[in-house]
Parts: sequence; structure tokens; C-alpha cells
Amino acid sequence: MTSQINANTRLDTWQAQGFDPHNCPVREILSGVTSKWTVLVLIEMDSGPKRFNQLLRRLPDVSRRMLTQSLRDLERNGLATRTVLNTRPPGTEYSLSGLGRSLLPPLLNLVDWASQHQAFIVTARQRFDDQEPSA
Amino acid sequence: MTSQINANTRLDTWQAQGFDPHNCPVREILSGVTSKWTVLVLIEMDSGPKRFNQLLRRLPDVSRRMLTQSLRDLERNGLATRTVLNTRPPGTEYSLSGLGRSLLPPLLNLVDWASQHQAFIVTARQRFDDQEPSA
DNA sequence: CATTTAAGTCTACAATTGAGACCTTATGCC
DNA sequence: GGCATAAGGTCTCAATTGTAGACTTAAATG
Repeated sequence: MTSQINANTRLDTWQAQGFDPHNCPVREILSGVTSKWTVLVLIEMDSGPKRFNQLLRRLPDVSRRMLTQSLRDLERNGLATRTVLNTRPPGTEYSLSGLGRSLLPPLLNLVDWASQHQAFIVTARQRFDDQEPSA
Repeated sequence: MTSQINANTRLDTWQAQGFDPHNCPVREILSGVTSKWTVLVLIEMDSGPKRFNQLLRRLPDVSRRMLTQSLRDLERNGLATRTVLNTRPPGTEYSLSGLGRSLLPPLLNLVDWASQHQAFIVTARQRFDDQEPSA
């Protein structure tokens, strides 16, 4: 139970000293957790456990290979759990763990930021690309 | 100026219908903005404008090539501005734009989540890798 | 005259990602 | 019987991305 006061202390420390590259929450944790497919899978799982093919259908542009890998990643990091169901043919069900659930509020805040500024950013990109068509 | 009530409506809509893959804030915006180096550069820039080599020194494990690319990305998306200084040899200064500044609070919340759960996640990874040493 | 500093670029190689064929087991359908 | 379907993946190959680090240009400094 870390207090907000301590959170501010942490923030000040980061900005003053930077992260140790070999023990850095951004490098080691965050960048793996905020990749395109893991974010979308986490959002899907927030509304209840999901099966593999169910996720495939809801995310039509993820390949089986990347879905498998994203799910393994989430499982490995303790954000999701995998359960084999005793059905025929046997199914698997993926659910959020407590840790995974704790990630969703801050993650959805960020997704909401992206959603709110999406149009503006797309416009900025067009301006930039028009100025420098060299690349 | 989107209200919290509307934010909840958006959230409910996403979870019920999912994102349109061809116009998706996670796929189009977020995944580009939350990569390892862009996050670290944004955090660095929060304490004031930074020069190219200054960033290189503060992030000893970023290559020049990736720093260049991350800064161009931030500039292209309108999160940062690039200013050439009239010094010899000429320097460049990178600053957060208003949009970039608006991203930092939710982004730092997420970094804080990663920081708080880092040790737990590392442990979960070890457990997982011990169980499945096949890979 | 060689070095340093500034802000990059360029090249070669390694790692990640994507598209999509293939696998296994079991059940329903004709 | 024999084929299609569904489940949850794996496998291979090609394309995209990332990394390491040598090289560039131009002025100032020792």
C-alpha cells in the first residue's frame, strides 16, 4: 500500500536521477506490457474470461502466432491465467489475475488519452510528412 | 473538454464493441508512443528542454540511431518540438509540446504501476520459466 | 595539427513480427 | 466410412525493426 506522497517522491527521484538501465521499470516491465496486442488482449479480458478463438475473432488483425505469444507473455508476467477446460474438443480460457486487474485503470486512462487526441495526432503527422517528404 | 461521464461511455463502448482495427487508438497511437525509448525521452524532457547529446548521456543504453528515430517520432506526432540553436557548433533542443505535457500524467501513473510491481513480476517470470524450461 | 563537441547518418547484423500452411483429436453429417 | 468443422495451437519463411558502432562535417581548443 504505497501512498501518494511516496509516489511523488518516486517521481521526483526518477526525474532527478533517471532510471538505472539495468533495473528499470520502463525498460524491463512497461515496454513489454504496453505493446499493441497485449493492451488489446487485456482490454478484452476485462469483460470476463476469454477463449483463444474468441480473442482471434474479436481482434481480426492479430495472427495466431502473435496472439499465442502475447497470451504467454501475459501469463509469464503474472497478469493472466490459463485454464484448460474439460470440454470436447478441450478449450482454454484466459482470465485476468489480480495483478492484471490492477493494471487496467491506469492503462485505460492512457488508452483514453490516445482516443481523445487521436485526430489531432493524425493531423500533426500529415503536417510533418508534408514538410519533409524526403524520407 | 471531454467529461468523465463521457469517458465512461467510451470505455463501455470499447468493451462492448471493441475497436475498429482501422481506426484504433491503441493500434495507431498508443503502441507508438509507449515504446521503451519514447517513454524514457518524454520523462527526461519533463524536467525541461534537452539536447541530443544530453539525452544520450542520460540514457546510456540508447543508440544514436534509435534516439534520432524516437525524437523524430515524438516530433512527428506533435509531442515534442525541435529547435536549432544558434551556437557553434550548432545545437538542437527538444522540448515537450502542450500535447506532450498532457500525456505525462497518465504515462507516469503507468510507469509508477510498473515500478511498484516490478519485483513481483520478476518473481512471476522466474516461476514460469522454471516450470517450462523447454523454450 | 590533433582532439573535442555538436548532431546526426550509414552499414551490417540480429531479433521481432507477420502471413499463412499444417497438426491433432473428436464429433456431427451424409 | 469419409469429409468438414472446431478447438488451440505450432512451424516455416519473408519482411520489418532494432542494435552496435564506425563515419561525417565544421568550428573551437590545446
